[in-house]
Amino acid sequence: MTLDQISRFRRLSRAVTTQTGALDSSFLGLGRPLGVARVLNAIGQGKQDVAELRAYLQLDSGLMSRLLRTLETEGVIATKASDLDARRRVVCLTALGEEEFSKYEELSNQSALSVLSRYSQTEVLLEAMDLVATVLGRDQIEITVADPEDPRIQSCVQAYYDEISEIFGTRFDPVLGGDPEADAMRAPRGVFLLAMSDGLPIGCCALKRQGGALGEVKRMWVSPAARGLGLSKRLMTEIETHARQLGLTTLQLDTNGKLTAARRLYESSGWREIERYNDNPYAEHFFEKHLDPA
Amino acid sequence: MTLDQISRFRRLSRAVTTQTGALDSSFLGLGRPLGVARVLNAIGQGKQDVAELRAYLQLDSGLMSRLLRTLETEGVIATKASDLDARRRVVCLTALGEEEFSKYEELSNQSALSVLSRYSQTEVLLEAMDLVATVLGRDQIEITVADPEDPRIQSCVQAYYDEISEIFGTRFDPVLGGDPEADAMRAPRGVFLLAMSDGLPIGCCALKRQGGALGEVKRMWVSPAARGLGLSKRLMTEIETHARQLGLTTLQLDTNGKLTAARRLYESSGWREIERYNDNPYAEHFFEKHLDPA
DNA sequence: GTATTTACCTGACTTAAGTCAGCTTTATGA
DNA sequence: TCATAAAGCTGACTTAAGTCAGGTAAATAC
Repeated sequence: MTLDQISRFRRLSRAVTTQTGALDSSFLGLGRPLGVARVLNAIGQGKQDVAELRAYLQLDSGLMSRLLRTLETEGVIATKASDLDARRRVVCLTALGEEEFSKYEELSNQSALSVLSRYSQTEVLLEAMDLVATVLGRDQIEITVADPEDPRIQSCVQAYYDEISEIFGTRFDPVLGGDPEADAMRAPRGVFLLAMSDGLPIGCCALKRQGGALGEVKRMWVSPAARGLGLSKRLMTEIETHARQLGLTTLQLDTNGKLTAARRLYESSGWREIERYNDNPYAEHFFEKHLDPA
Repeated sequence: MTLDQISRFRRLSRAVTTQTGALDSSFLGLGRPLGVARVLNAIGQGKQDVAELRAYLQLDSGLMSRLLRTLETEGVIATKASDLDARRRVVCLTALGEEEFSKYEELSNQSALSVLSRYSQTEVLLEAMDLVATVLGRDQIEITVADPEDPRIQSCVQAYYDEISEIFGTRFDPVLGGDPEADAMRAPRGVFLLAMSDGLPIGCCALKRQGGALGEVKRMWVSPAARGLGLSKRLMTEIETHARQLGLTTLQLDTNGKLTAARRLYESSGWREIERYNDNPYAEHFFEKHLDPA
């Protein structure tokens, strides 16, 4: 390779600024200055609180106020005082505003499609984009508690099954693998953690109480796009915090010899290998960790 | 996957605009407004002609003039009338300008490094970035004639050898594969084409005269980052043009059964399979194409 | 040689964006 | 209860960016 790493990185910046610079200026096509358009779009994307908007767009309080006034007199947004704190204001789109917002959405979609459509290996490209976006947005990764039946959790779990099936060469059967029923992985019996990076589900991890002070960690999965960012470690740490809150003192988990990265993680974070404790045919290694009560 | 293709694409735009927006505003740290800084950087990157600068930065003639005046009074650039056309002006950095420019370079490198350094699978990330940048900059791909010993050609050829070695599971031996010596692939006996995308070598293709009006196509390679963009077809078309200019009427090439994409390309673009014409142990299929003289 | 075009420059202007001090209203803590 | 802080608004300002109509000098066309 004749280009060094930094040059390759900066090559991406150039490509995207050229491209998204065009995207930004396409926003001018609807007659609003960019600042006003940005505010309208942020509101359309669900930001409601004025303070939240200001932080997100990094705008001065006075400027923000004026931009909101512009949109208000145009009739695309409506503001009212917050119920909880009458000093704060909440903003929402009017019917007209929804309409205007959808025009911007359409523009963005068009420009995305125009790039995607002229490239034949779409999935390869999208996976590369997922990876780049996730690494760049690394600081925005959010871990939250979600319901086991949340579609975002489901998509992670499905990806987990697919991956295991691929590694083992046979269809992974979740029942054989000891799939805990959903109830076991939501409060009060357990918890299911979901990691999101700007709308994309990139990882999950579940905890179920086994009885008494014993818990089991299940469904630990991190998307290929998010590997190498220390996400599994973060998920593990959070799961342990939840375990302590549930009053658990011992955690167990099983894993396979082929998942070497996972095993290294467990070994380096206080888990020790123990005897087989279940009859999961996919598992070859069993680990245990004692938790200090909070 | 809960996100559709367009959302995944737009996720990248957001990530990079946030990131490179930060990059842009980091340029403000040196005290110059962004417009002036952009002009300085474009000059540092080798743009010399005022008209070229204006087209590249998409600036109005008057505004451009004023920005240049600002930089000139600051002492970082010098302008003079062009030797060929005294109406035109050429710009260059002064010693002070070089110094200032290198500060911006340093800033860009720092911000690139700060992202790269906190991610463990650097090569995977860079390959994803190569792909994304190449697809976005698809319209900027340039095919030029290069010397067989040009380091950019060498890096392509090395990648070609590595890939073939991987596919065949053994070390590919270029001598067994009938590597034509460099002289055979430069004028007047042949040609070596190089495809570049914003500084990154992404493909090559060589032509050597076999004697009389017979030529052979060798070293056709396209980087994984550029597959699916129709680059191999473009390379093939250009090689045929060069072949005609060299007075060749028949082209031959050999390929392996494992390179199915290559074979499909040949079959769909006027090549027909022929008998083995050499003793290259890596080759299993042989093709020929007759050219209509120009 | 003269008319036209081209490349760049200058001055006068508009708009967008951002800053800052001070204001009102509401919440909060001693 | 009263001082203080917080959230948002308004007015006055600055700077950056961009537009446009001329203007000059050089090149090119007729």
